[in-house]
Amino acid sequence: MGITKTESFTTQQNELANILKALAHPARVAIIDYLLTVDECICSDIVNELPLAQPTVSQHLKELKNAGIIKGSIDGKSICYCIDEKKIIILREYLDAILLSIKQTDKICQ
Amino acid sequence: MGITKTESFTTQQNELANILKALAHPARVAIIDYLLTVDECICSDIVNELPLAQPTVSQHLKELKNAGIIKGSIDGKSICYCIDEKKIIILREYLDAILLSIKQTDKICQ
DNA sequence: TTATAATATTGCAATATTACGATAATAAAA
DNA sequence: TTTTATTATCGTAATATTGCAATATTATAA
Repeated sequence: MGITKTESFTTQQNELANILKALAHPARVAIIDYLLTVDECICSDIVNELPLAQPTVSQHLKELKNAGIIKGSIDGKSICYCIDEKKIIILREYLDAILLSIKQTDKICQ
Repeated sequence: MGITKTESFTTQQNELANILKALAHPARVAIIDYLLTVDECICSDIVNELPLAQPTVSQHLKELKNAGIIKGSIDGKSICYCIDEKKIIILREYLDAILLSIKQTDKICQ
């Protein structure tokens, strides 16, 4: 019926999928990339940087924030966003576990 | 208009988003998890393992395969799927780069 | 050849995502 | 208070995703 069967999967599987989904858009990858290039916790010249309208950028930022990948703090009339590494670490640990598990079993499939 | 502006982003950003998108569903995370628990390159008792209909599982497998995250080889009348680590490694390297970059600049934003 | 088993594809309904114009909300500056 | 700058929200159109029944395909087995 088009609705993800969230209840059929484990909490961990859903959490990982949420983190992955938040990052799974080129605009959001671009936002992360941009946040890494600026020395200071820059606000939204992200809008100037990306070829997207302000509401679109705002929506992408909201999704990243909801997923806990970035955090924002109010700074005068602008908002200072930066990456929150916790979820990135969770994701990296998952990938590490996958790679370790593959190494150990060393499948020959194909 | 609802269509992702792929051409507005770099090849790398789009590639990363594609890998992330392929993994960004609890059913597909569950498939990966299952593939890791079976010693051999198991085929599709994935259908028996997951609470999803066979066509749905088949579609998820197709997406994982298209993204290069799993590979499948024909084995009689069944198909043997297993994880292809290349894309996982690309993803981990990206996360490493993010974490390294955060460490270096050490932002105070918050 | 005719089952049978394992996967894939098609078609469709339900829902989610993406993008943006218009507009609202918030807060400093004049 | 009025302006201005920054960000968020609403509404909506276009498109994508999810899930499955029905059916097709493929390949072994009988």
